[in-house]
Amino acid sequence: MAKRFHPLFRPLSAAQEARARRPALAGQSPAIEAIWQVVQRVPRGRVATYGEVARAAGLPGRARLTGRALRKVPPDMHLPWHRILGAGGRIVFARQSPHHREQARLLRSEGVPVKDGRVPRSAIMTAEEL
DNA sequence: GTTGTGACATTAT
DNA sequence: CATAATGCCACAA
Repeated sequence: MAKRFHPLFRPLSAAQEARARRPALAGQSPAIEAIWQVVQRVPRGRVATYGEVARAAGLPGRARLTGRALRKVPPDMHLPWHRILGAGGRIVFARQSPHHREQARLLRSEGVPVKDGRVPRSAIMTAEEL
């Protein structure tokens, strides 16, 4: 017996189906998921830069995508977003912003000194270590 | 389709 | 130290 469809029915593309079937917590794209995985393995007491995270995820030159990926992290995912900094170990958020203060607070709570919105180079991980 | 923007980086000046 | 130019590309308007 052939299936019957409503006149307004339109089949979903493969991508749409995959997205619909997957729980909301899963990544929206392979690239985003790869980035999340890298971020997840930055240990307490250390940090990584947007660029290095991208590189370690197999996405050289895509630092901005790391930013996008972090912006999309569901709060209940418990990803150490605060361990990701701008080039040279600089907190990217504006000095007075709540985000900036929160990130600095979290880092210090893990033993990473933050002075003048920056962390020591010794705390920064390279793509190799990731 | 085009344009502007952005949790960025690198290189040059 | 600072600023600008350029590359990058997802996303929204």
